[in-house]
Amino acid sequence: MAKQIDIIPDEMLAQAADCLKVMAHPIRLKLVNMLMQGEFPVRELSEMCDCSPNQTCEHLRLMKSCGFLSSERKGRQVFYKILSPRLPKLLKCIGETCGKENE
Amino acid sequence: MAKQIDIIPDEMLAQAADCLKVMAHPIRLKLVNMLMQGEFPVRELSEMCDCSPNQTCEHLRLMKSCGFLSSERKGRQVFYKILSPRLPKLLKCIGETCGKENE
DNA sequence: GTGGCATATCGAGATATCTCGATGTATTAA
DNA sequence: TTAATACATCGAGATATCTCGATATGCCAC
Repeated sequence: MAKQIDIIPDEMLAQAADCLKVMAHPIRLKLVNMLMQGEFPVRELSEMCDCSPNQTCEHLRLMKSCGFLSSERKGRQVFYKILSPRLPKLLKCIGETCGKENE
Repeated sequence: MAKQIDIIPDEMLAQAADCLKVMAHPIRLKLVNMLMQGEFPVRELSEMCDCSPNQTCEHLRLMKSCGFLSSERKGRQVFYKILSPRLPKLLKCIGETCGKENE
C-alpha cells in the first residue's frame, strides 16, 4: 500500500475507455448479462434482448473482436459465451453502483 | 441470496449504459482519477490532463450535468469535486479489471 | 445437387460525439 | 470603469456509432 488512492497511468485509462465504450450500450450489457447465465445461440439471445438477429450478431461480433466473448458453432447454430473475466466484474460493479444512488 | 447470478432489469441497464457512455473517454476518466486526490480548479485539471481549458470545462460540465461532479466558485476559480460515489467505485473496478487480463 | 434455416456481413442514411476557435460571463485588481 | 484572469458556452466541420434492409455464407435435410 504505497498510497491511499491510485493514479492510474494514461495508457491504462485509454484502454479502459475503449473497454467502457464497447460496453456503453444497453443491448450489449443485456447480452452479457444473459451470457452470465450460460451459453446461448444467436437466435435465443436475439429474442431475449428483443433485438433483430443481424443487430444481435453485430453486437456479439464487436464484443468478440475485443476478446470479451468467444463463439463455437454447433450444427447450424453458433453459441456465444463470455471469455473475458472483466465482463462479470463490470456487470457486478454496475449492479452495485449504477442501480440506485444509495451510498 | 435468491439466485447465483443476477438478471439486471432493462431500465437499470439503460441507466448503466448512459453512465458508461459518459465515462467512456480517457480524459474524463483521468479527470475523475485526479479528483479522487481532492478538489481542483479547472486550470489545474486542464494542465494535469494536458487538455485545453475549454475542452476540460466541457468534460467537467458533462459529468456535472449527470450528477457525477459538483462545483464551487472560490474567487475567480471554480473548484470541482466528486459528488457521486459511483465514480470511485467505477475507477476502482477499472483498476482491478481493465489493467491486465490477469484472472 | 436444391431449399431452407441460422448466422454473418455490407452499405447507406440518420444520429450522436469530438474538437477547436470564437465569443460570452464572472470576478478581481487597479 | 477598465483591464486581466478564469471559466463557460456556442457553432461548425470532422469523425464515429447506430440502425436497418439487402445480401452473403455455412450447415443440415431432402
